[in-house]
Amino acid sequence: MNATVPEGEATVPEGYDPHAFAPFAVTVDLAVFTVRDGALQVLLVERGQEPYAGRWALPGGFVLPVESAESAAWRELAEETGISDLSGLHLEQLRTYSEPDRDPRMRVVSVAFAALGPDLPEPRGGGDAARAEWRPYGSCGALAFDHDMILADAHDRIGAKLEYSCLATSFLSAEFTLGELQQVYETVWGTALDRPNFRRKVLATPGFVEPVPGGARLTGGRGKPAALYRAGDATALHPPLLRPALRGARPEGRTS
Amino acid sequence: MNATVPEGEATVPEGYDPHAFAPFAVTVDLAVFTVRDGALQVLLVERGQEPYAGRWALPGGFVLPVESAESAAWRELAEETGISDLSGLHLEQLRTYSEPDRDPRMRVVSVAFAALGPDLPEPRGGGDAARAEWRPYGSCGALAFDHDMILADAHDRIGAKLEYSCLATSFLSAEFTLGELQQVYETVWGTALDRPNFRRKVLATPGFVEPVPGGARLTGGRGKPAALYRAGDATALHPPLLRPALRGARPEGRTS
DNA sequence: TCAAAAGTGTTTACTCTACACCCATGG
DNA sequence: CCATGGGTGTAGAGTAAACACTTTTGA
Repeated sequence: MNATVPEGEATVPEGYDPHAFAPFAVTVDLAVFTVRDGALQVLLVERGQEPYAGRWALPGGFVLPVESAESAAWRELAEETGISDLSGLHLEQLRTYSEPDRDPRMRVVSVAFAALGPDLPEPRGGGDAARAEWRPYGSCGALAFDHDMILADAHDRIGAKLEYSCLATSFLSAEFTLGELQQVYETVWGTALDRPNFRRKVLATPGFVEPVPGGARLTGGRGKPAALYRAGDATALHPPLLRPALRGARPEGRTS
Repeated sequence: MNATVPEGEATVPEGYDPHAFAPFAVTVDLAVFTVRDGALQVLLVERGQEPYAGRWALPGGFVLPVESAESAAWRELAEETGISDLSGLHLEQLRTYSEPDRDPRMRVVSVAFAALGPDLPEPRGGGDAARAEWRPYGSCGALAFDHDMILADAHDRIGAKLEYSCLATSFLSAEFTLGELQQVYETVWGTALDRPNFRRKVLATPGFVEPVPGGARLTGGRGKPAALYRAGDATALHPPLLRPALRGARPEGRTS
């Protein structure tokens, strides 16, 4: 980084006083997804101040001087959702948005993250004046700043990662049925999958899921009780679980 | 982002004077790859100043107040390589590195990029005092700052993207043979591929490559003259071209 | 006894792999 | 005429899609 700045040029000078030449604020923005009521939902907050007062936005906040962007993301996530135990949650860096005019007030560079969690509770508002809510993905157009783009990028990334990683289990609680796992795929991708083939594929991938010992089953549903599984220790999916509709034409994500 | 900072908490205050609360410098770091002499090479610069004086580092520099990280990356790329025509070059954001202590002098957040180009000329040093050179990947351990990690992440990403994108043509000049394309895969992945099968796979993917009109062939080699191809208009590869060695066990990249 | 959801089996088509083989050129 | 790299053909294994079918529960 940094000290490779050409010395002979009139760029930013090398120095040790940050306030003299660092007109950047660094923030994190979070696209937090969950599956509730069979729909993909996103955590949004309502802005209480200008600019974009009254508009929905992604949760986020400033990176503090002593923490990394990752730490800031985890901290904000805890604050915004009000959940103390974030252990089952998946958080990953998406990309950084740095257009000079993305915030009308000042130069803000934002590191965006995508997060996934099992059916999370109603957010408690995080001490923030404005509301925080789960909103169905797709029903929340015209977000503040460039958050529409961030949210779309995050959705692209999640959908793509379901194909070749075991990420889907992050949407579910510790024990789940294969039907629930299939619903995650169908919800995120917006396509129907063949149940027998889905089942075979998942079970054929070592380490994707493992049966709960004792042959536990989920009772209470309308049909035959389903066997319960946990997430295995695998992280990647080989071969990948490709989206049926996309065979032959996958759209290129902005980030990846 | 940003304005979702909880008002009641003692975090960074909301305000309009950047210098009052933005102790961040933002830089870009570039992992520039090329294939020369049948080997994967990386552009490195030698640092002339402390810290890490005399050590090799990735090229990069400060993001200026009026430009995005992407613009800064393109600008630095032009400066460091000394090439005026960067049109055939591929540049993509990798991820952002923001550990508080990654630069001993001050708080520096760096947006890392991966770049690929056809056999590029010797760098001219870019007006920088220190040297700039192509170095074989793998023979350049112990870089300055966290650049070892950035370089490894970039290599992981490139290797993974070759599987499911048409990225490989970015390593080649406008017209190339299928043998050269195969060499790119073999060089980056470090594995041998079956020529007949590679050929079929590439030609079976619509838009990956298209023959140069007129049936042009590359003469001068030792064997049969090879047909010339150009990059097509496709951007994704379906189905993917999987690494032979990895079937069944793909390591998880840090970023993706 | 019917609907709904879980779970199994089977057929067919396709794709991938490995390897054998021919072609054109330079030395 | 032989080494070298380009290019084609093909048999068998493996994989995936489609769909018929059985099982077990709640209403």
